[in-house]
Amino acid sequence: MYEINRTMNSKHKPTESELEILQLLWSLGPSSVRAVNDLLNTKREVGYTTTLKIMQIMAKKGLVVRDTDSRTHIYRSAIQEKATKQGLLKEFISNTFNGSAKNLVMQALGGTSSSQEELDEIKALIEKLENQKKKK
Amino acid sequence: MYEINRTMNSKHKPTESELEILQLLWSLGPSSVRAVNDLLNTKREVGYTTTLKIMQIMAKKGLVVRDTDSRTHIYRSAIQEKATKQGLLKEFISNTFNGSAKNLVMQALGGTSSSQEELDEIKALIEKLENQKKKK
DNA sequence: TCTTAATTACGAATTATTTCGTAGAATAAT
DNA sequence: ATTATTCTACGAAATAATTCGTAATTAAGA
Repeated sequence: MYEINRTMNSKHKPTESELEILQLLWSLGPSSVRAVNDLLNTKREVGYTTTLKIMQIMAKKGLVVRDTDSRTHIYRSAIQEKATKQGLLKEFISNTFNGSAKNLVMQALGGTSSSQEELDEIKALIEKLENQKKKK
Repeated sequence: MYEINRTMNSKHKPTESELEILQLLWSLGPSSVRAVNDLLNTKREVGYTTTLKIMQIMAKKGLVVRDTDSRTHIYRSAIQEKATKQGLLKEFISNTFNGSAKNLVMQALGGTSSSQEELDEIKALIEKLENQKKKK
């Protein structure tokens, strides 16, 4: 049996707890509530039924989909990691940095210490973007 | 008369509404509730007493400080724009990008369109960071 | 089999945030 | 001087998010 994906309009922005669970599902792949809860508990204490409840809510919202064939239901993310993060990022930039991605990037680079390798990756991306601009 | 700044431990992270108001105070400077509410209402509808209440709560939390000399109280931010944004950014990176500033930056650059001038600014900052590294 | 453990469903308490109405005081307008 | 407007204070409703307890069911273990 399969429970279907309801309307996943971008209307349903994940809450903090939901995002925490999504991150785990993205890295673990399809998982039981037990597996998610165990992993959560390596970071902070959360009751099993709390995690269960949140995942049930997420299913209703369409953030996850679950396989109910066996007694132990298996959940997986129903939304794309990259697109979701992009959406959250856009909102964050809008709320916190006046909509300016540049300001965010400057603050992020200035405020945290990145390795030379990371800086190189970023430089490479910038070059790529510049080349795209030229072509246009 | 002056109301004093209580403990502004970083314990009090501003909520979304509070951040919205802080942004206005940072750009307007010290302002009355009326001024803040008027500006808020150019974006979305908010009742006057709603804004008042939130600003009163912010004062209690120590996010703003107010001058109550005249009947119309004047509020100003009690926390630094840059440090506050840095804190929010750090938390966001931790929640959404696994703590990796690089991932955030890559996503921000890739997902939004920056002008050549903006890219130049970012490149300049990276260079500066690289020079600092060399000196060390 | 029979007892124990694990799981889902679900209601409800708790906590946080936002929103607004009303009262009372101060000021401004007529 | 009287009325109307503007402001603060404050309680409380509305909404959202989190947390947990309990009951019912299924599966596993003795």
